[in-house]
Amino acid sequence: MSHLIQVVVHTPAHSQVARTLTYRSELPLTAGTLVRVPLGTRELLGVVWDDHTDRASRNSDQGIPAEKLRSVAGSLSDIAPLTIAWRQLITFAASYYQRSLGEVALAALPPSLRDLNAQQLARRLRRHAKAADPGLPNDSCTFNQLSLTSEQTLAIERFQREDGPFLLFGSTGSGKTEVYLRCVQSVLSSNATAQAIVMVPEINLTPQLEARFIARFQPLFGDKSVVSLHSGMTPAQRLKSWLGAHSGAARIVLGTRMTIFASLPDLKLIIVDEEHDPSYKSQEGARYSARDLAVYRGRLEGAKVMLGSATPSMESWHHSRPLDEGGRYVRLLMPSRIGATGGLAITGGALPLVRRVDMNRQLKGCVISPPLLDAITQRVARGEQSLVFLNRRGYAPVLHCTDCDWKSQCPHCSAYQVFHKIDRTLRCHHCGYTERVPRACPACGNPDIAPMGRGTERLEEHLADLLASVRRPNSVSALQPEGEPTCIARIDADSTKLKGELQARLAQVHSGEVDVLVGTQMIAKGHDFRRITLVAAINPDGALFSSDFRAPERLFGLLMQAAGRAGRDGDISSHSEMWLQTFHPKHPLFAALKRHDYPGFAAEQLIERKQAGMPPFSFQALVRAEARTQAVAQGFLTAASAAATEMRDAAHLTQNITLYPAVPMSMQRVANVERAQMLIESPSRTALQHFLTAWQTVLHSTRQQPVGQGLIRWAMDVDPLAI
DNA sequence: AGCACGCCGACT
DNA sequence: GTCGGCGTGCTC
Repeated sequence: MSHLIQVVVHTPAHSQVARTLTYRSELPLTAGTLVRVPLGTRELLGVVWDDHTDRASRNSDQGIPAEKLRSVAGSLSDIAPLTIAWRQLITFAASYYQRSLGEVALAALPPSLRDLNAQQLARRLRRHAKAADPGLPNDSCTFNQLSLTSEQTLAIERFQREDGPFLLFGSTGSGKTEVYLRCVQSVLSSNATAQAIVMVPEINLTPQLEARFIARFQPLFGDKSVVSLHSGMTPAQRLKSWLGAHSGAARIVLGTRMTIFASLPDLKLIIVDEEHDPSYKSQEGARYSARDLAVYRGRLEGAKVMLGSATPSMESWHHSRPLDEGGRYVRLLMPSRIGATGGLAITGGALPLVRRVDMNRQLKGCVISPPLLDAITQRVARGEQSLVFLNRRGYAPVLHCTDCDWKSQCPHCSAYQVFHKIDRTLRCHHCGYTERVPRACPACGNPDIAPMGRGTERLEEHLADLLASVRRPNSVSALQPEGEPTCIARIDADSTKLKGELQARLAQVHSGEVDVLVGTQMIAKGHDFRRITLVAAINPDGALFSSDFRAPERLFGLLMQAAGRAGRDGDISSHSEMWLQTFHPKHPLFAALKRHDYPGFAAEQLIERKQAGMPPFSFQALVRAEARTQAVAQGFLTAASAAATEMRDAAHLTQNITLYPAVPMSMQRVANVERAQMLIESPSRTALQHFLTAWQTVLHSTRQQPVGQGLIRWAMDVDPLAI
């Protein structure tokens, strides 16, 4: 007598094997059990799924006679079955983001479980079990709890009193991390098995967060109590952390967006730091939003959820409007910067003064305006640090022939190749195609080809030029009568490619060795710089008139975050400045920034969004198609769009749904592939969901038809961030 | 998604 | 004469 069980495996969202597959098993396996099953010639990891065979309509083994079903090859009985809550989270995510169950479920498990064969895995698990003696709290170490500001105290009290979800709206430097620590502490102390997830947007930010959580919680809960999960870890480390979380040994799981899918048997709190950050939205595979899933998972498992930001997403800000206006989140306010010196927590650290330089009044082609240069020079002379931003890496975005107008167009993409002077290359930042810089114009032979525009490399060079004669005060070790030359460093994706290079550069800044730091937005995020008193955005105008309706929101967040890098120590915050070089000094975005007025900015944005019927007042999905030619990509989308009206129950399903025409993507061609997209919009999230689910079938069948010939791939993006 | 099977070009 | 390109087709 054998049992029939339902199993999900890593199979794509269509074909005949998208749903659960039926296997035979000698033993009755409970849902959530990890199993190895044969599929074709392979043996795959699968998860036993809930049995819906009593619902005849969902029977996935229809048509396959029972004697032809294959048997499970074995179960991973050392690992406890995944909980019903975890399976529900996966089920929801798969259906909401229009992917197969198996794809989402298997992507959520550590890769070693999938890739290792039975013996290798057994060995790993044994080793882990041996090491899994309960790490004892070493209460010898006592930490001195910093005193809290009244704002922090109020936020924590409200967190303890209410259910949430919470939006912690706190300025940079208002002490959000301390609030997270206390909230975690309060939830974990009142329940001996309770667990918490703490998410950050980027891998780079996990080490410093991890250090703070370890310092605070290992003494309380033992040395196995804090684990991390992110894609930078080795498969073995990830397995170890995952098992720690899954077994309940780890009380706190820190990590990037993937952490939202970790298995935690007693999850009681989820914290999403910098919740507005676009990194929480996955951009490949199942395009999920870890922040949105956090809110869903919290409700599902009865865990509290706290989103934190100084510049929340319009979505979260809107959801946290007052209750009587329909708000669903509890807004916790921490507007003041901590002016702490010597560990004394008082509010009153000043936010930097924002200064706008009207570039219309500067000389044409001017890069660093004289007043800004003067301000930087003064800082160097005083031994203070400056941070200069430019969102463009490389030396110059284009190389240009002054004679015949040739430009360094990438042969494979609709983009220019960027000039990198350091290694004399032209590089396409979209497909990676790299060439040596030509000696003369490839089109007309003119030797006079010139860089156009500027990137961080050129800015670094330019600043070195401008500051060549400026001296910084002597350090103790090197005595020179006139002071030392200015030290300029650059941090961007190019200068930090090698492992550990970023940490090394940051250490250089922290030690005070660097006077001026040039970089892209990667230096705006999270890193605590103590002695910086000037932050300058060289050319922030690009996003003001962008076709992307979220561009202003992103720019405001970025500049606010950048401004927050300045003067984090109370004693220097009083003369910290944020400089903006702009051709639109009167723009309301900059005016709001000058007032440090996020609520004012958000209110304006939300009015515009409401009038235009854009998120959060409508819901969107995007279908992207790729093909050798634009005509094929668009043709596929257009045909699928037309076929939507022929669906069963189409009249009902397309009610409240707007299908926009297929258009080329803004980055139309990448690596010789033409890309097109189509926007679907609805004022109702449910209506959009129902439509997408039904339409999915249409898209698949359209691909099988003549119009689908030549299509390379297509993908659905629900709640897309960029359009 | 993998991985097989299957039919046409440049290498030992 | 083989190795290998990636075009269909199948997997409980």
